[in-house]
Amino acid sequence: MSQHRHPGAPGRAGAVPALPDLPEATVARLPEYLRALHALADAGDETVSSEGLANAAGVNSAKLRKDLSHLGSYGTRGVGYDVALLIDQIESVLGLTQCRSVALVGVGNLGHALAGYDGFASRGFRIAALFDADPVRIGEEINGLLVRHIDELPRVAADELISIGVIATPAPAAQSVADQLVAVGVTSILNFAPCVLSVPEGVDVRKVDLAIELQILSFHEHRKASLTALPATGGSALTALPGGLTATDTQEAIGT
Amino acid sequence: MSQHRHPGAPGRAGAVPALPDLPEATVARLPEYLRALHALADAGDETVSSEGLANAAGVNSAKLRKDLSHLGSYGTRGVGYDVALLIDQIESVLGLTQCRSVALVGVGNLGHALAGYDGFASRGFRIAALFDADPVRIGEEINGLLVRHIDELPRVAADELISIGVIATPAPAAQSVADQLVAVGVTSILNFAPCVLSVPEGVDVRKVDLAIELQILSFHEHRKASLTALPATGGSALTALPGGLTATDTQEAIGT
DNA sequence: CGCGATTTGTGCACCTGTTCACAAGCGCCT
DNA sequence: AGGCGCTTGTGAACAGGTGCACAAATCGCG
Repeated sequence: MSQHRHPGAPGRAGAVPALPDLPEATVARLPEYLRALHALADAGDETVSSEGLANAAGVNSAKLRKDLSHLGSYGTRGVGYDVALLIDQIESVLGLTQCRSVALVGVGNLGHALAGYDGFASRGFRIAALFDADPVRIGEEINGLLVRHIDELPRVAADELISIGVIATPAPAAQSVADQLVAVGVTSILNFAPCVLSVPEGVDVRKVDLAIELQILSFHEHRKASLTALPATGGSALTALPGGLTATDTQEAIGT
Repeated sequence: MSQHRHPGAPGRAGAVPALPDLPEATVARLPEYLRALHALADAGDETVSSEGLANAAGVNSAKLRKDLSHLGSYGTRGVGYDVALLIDQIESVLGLTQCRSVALVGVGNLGHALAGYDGFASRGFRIAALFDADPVRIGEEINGLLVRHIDELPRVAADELISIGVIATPAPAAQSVADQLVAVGVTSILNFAPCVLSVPEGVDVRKVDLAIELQILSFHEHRKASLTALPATGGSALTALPGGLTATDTQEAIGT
């Protein structure tokens, strides 16, 4: 295509690289590249080839190059990508240059673990506040953070800008919590409750459902089991036996 | 198409419905349908239209119909789908008719929460064993389950068939754990560690990375902020005012 | 018994994303 | 300086998934 950087693009200041609306699939992979790049930087590498980075991130090298090309990235032919520069680029595109505040609602089993998860802080996210509806949990302190009642959400949100809301409540409470988050201006929600949230346009919801992941794996187990069962019993027409075990193609299914 | 149920399909016992290798995207949605169906069943509904089920599952009705048609499902034109029958069909396809055993490795922050998560049991998964490498944690009992040392994995695996391995260790330990799981015959892994696992062909890996989800949301926040900033002020970049809320089109991005 | 309302199943066109293959660009070595 | 090997960036074919729109099928009712 040809939408690179319109030389006279409609007046944007030089700093911000003009968000050329990346493909969603690319956006989903950028964090993985970022993680791999940090690992390379820690190892002392200054440049990396698309092949090398692709391996570290678990993707195809052509895909990686296309992804990076989408954000107008600057690699050097014959050499590769500058690790530090690429880290800056990706962090800038992902909006990680500022530390984003997260409000976590629901301090039950899972929420408790999330509150204590250090992977958030290390990636530039700060848990700004914890909420719950259960009076028993109010006042509890987790990882140096006080658990507040959900009704205090508006007051806390007024104090500091909340970038992202995380819902870790039981399913029946999730929709109500989502509504309250939206009401105080949150436009990005990460939902761990096993239910569908309905939110107004302009609000992004990502869902993580642990049981669903297991069920998808269960399907593949089931399929593999019946595939290996058939050739044994001397099956006929269908399923031309692919030789041995290395049969099918579904190797590493990272993803979704 | 026409791959419905080959009447004289190769000698499989009548029970198993012959796995017509569904599209991966369909498989990923089936658990969501299943959850919605259970909710409907609990509410006493006996039939449901594609429109109704699609709403409950948060998808397009045409997509839902196509998904269900892939598994040769029996709806009734003019009426809808039989809820109970559909539940059976989907559970059968997903291989949920048998209770699957899960081995959970890594009883840290997150692993502890997973061990106590009741959403697994309620969907037909049984946590069969807990493992860790930290001597301090060995012997601890969580939710009625003993934490064993990872070296005991082979012995436990010999005792009972493990369908799925869940890795909730720190990243540096994950690859080694994956290798050990594969060594005892596990062919499906759910990985919570923020790293890429390399596994032999035939082993399925699904990855859940909480920080990545936040980073994807961060991107959308960033994009929304710069979009609302541009029309409003001609001026400098960051710190958007909320201004118009109903902005863009990326509504519900249930993802991946 | 036949008709109309309703809902499924699906052919088809579109679109997003993936992969291949190769030209263009860069640095290094001679 | 010039050529050579390496790596990026990308055009183009391909694959997979989505959504529309409609024919086919079924039920209920007059």
